[in-house]
Amino acid sequence: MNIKDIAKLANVSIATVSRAINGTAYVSPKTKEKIDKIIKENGYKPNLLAREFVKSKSNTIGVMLPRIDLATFSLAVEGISNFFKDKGFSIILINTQSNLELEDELSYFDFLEKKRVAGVIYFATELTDQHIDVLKKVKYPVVFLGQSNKKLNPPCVKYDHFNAARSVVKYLIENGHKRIACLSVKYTNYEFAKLRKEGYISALRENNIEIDEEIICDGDWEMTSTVENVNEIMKNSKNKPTAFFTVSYRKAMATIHALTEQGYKIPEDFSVVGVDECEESKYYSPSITTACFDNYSAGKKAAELMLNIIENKTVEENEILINYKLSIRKSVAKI
Amino acid sequence: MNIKDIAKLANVSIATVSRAINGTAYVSPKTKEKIDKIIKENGYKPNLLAREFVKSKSNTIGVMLPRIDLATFSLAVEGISNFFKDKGFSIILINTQSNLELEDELSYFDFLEKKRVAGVIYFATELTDQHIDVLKKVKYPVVFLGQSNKKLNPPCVKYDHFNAARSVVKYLIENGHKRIACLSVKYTNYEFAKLRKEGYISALRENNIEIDEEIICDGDWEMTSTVENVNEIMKNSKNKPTAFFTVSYRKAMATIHALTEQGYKIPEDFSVVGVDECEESKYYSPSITTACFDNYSAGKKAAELMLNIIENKTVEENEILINYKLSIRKSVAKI
DNA sequence: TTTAATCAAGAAAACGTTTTCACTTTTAAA
DNA sequence: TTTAAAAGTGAAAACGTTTTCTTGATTAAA
Repeated sequence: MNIKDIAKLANVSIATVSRAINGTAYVSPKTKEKIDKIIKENGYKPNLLAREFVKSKSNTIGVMLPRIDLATFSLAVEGISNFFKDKGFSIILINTQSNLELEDELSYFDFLEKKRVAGVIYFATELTDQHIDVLKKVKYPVVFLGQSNKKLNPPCVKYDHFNAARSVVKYLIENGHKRIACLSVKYTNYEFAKLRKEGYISALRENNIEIDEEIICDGDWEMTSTVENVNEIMKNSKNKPTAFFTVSYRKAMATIHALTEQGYKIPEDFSVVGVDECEESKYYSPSITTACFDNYSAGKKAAELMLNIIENKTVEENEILINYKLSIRKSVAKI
Repeated sequence: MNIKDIAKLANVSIATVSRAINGTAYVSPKTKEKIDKIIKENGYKPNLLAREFVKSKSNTIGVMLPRIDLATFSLAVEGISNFFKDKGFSIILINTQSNLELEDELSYFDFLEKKRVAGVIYFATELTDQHIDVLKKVKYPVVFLGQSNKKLNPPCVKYDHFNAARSVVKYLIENGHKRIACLSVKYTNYEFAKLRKEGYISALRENNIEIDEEIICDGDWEMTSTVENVNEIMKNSKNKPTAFFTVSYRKAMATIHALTEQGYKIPEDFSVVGVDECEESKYYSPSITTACFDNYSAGKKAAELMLNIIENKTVEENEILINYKLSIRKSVAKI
């Protein structure tokens, strides 16, 4: 059952059927009605593959991210997909799984081009020069989510990592803490972690607090290793911290977990804060004080930006900054 | 730049170029080499839209679920997308957002048919008769994930909700608990919750423990309301529970949170268990004892099943059961 | 009225592939 | 050597739409 069959049944040309379906040109009400009826009766479903082919665009948005099973990413995807829901776009999900070979990740950009996607929302993590080369040549618009890139200067939605971290560390300081450990991450291409750590350092500097490598640990993103990192700091530091700043919500949880396992009470014995959050960090015990981002609306804004670009609207602002919000909860005590 | 241009440059017919690209028929090594070179030099990218159109199939798998921002779903998607990664399929994500009007959800099935997807992995939640009518008529294979359906008897990957719940409640009983509250969910079409609650009831019955509605609450899935539910039980029940069984990992967290807020210590004052888990429940304080499922491999198995069906291999087992694993952690105390 | 604009509809081209059919050349078997 | 099979290639059809170019009919303006 295709458009030809419908045309035959309705005694009109396929052009008319097409126009009736798409409303792209004048079709008399009578004819339209007749066609609609026949379409309904026969359960005709236009072949989107054919339509996309002839129009040479797929009304598909590629969403590329390292993995979907972390709240930061899945919330953003939720925002993206909800935005596009009633706009006639569908989203194709590309899970690059950060640990993949570089070449593999790059080949996805090719793949998406072959698919003639309308655009790609890219949750970049480690951007190499090769990435940049490929991204320069790509035929579809790319909206960066999470971080920007100076060489590329792409349209992007980025987070105010620096000030988020700075503010939550300042909050610790306001509560009397001077000895603040830092659980960060060793990947320096990862703007996420780098800027957050810089925020921590800045807050200490502003308050004339010594930066002590003894209580700073650059690990990885995982909770298991974070637990180990915390234990090491607790074991090895001569001068123990009174508070822990962590670079992510998962690290914050792992830190509280590690300390609780050792028999400490949070926040009575140690204060712990993080950056970013997930729903679970609100319902942790204790609930976790954090400088958080609205990942859902970050995704939504990236989607909006994408649509504006696709539709060639003048894009007033090419770069959208997501502000942090300091969520004061119960993992910090005055000292 | 299309296949015609390449053919011209290589002085061969487009048919030969096509065959060289796809390896679908004999092409002399010499010609192939020449064509490959020209393709590379000109950065030619075959138009997948055209290819999919002419073959009338899209090598796309639809993944339909209520929302992506819950670990249960996002882990499954991770499993699905990792499985298909090197199989030449891409996945299109449909977020039905459970609260959507029914009609909207059903229209997605239509949409996916128009898109000529190779198949759909469907994380069903509330299956109405209308759903079943639509699913009967659909032109692509559907693999159910999470729950099956008796009227449809589709290929599916389902969880052993009943025994998971039963075993974790039995574990409470073995630890001396007799007065066990139940935090469940009121949606009876939702096999997830219904079977888990039945597991709870069965465990109590087997041990001749009275089922007391006073400490059973059918709420919704949200953490906020769960906190309220716990508070109500604590306030209204004459005979207080010593332990809480909850129907999900989020409810377990919310329960511990609520009780801790009231000044109780877990597990010293109350024991709490759940069904299913996310990474965070391992690193909660205390870490949460639960009967959990491997959602990642559930997704992967659904994807495998899908591929088997698509490739018309004989499918030995149409129905795959995901077993629970009792993860004993620290949220339960002997009494 | 005449004229121009608008409405309505059809014929046919175009989109970029894959695939069928046909044909020639090469290779292997008899 | 003859014959059959396999290797290698091209021409052209096919896929199901949208869209361009027509043409004719109707309506509105002059």
